[in-house]
Amino acid sequence: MGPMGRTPPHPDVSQVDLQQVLEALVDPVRRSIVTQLDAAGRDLACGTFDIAVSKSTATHHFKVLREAGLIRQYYVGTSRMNALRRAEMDEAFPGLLDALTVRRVARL
Amino acid sequence: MGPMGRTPPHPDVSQVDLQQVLEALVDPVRRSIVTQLDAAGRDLACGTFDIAVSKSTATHHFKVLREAGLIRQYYVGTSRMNALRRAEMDEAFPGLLDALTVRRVARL
DNA sequence: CCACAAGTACGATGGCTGTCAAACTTCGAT
DNA sequence: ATCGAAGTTTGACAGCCATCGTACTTGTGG
Repeated sequence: MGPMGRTPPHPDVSQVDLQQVLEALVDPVRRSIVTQLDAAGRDLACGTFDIAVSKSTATHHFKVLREAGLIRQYYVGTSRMNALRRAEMDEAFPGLLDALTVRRVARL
Repeated sequence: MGPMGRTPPHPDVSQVDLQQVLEALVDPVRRSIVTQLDAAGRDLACGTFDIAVSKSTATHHFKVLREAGLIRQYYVGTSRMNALRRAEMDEAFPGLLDALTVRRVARL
């Protein structure tokens, strides 16, 4: 197979609808992933997130986020990096991530 | 029983968290109800909404919205009126309803 | 009083989905 | 060439929830 064998498919933001984005963000674990990415301000490997689920479950959550157009994934060695597609999401769904990324009060 | 026997309980916005609001708004039928209320700009009876579910299912959806603090319900005769709690929601979750109520204009 | 209209309450059900363990793959380092 | 680290894949399972029909309640108008 070619060198792109491990690069997963990413949807164009225009192919994603609000329903799919909301279904992705309604899960607390996934919303936490997005929040951590946003707070970090840089790409993060799957294993570096603070989430209380098994690895296989984490894989599932990252997949849902990727298919909803919220993150972009790419490999660096054995690590899978995750990038928040902030600008694209902001353009497609203005204000949504702003309203959901908990810049909110001290604690939720 | 007293005259308030048919008045359902309404939570204070401070008692509702983002998770509950999102769970309410992730359902297309419920989001449509909120959108229709927002577009109408006035209170609407349950039966006047354009939703493709049975009456009992509709009752369920209105209950979820009410318990999430999104709408206020009161009786007028046999009709149950629904009011969008826009201002309170905007204060508790700034930008959220703006991002979800499909005012979605064709941006170029 | 009676019939109807508007909702509510109550199961029952079917599908979806978040969860995990186990086995596997891929890459880097020893 | 081997071992471990990092994720993926698969299959199974449990709990939730949107849905419906039926029966019931409440108010209004004739």
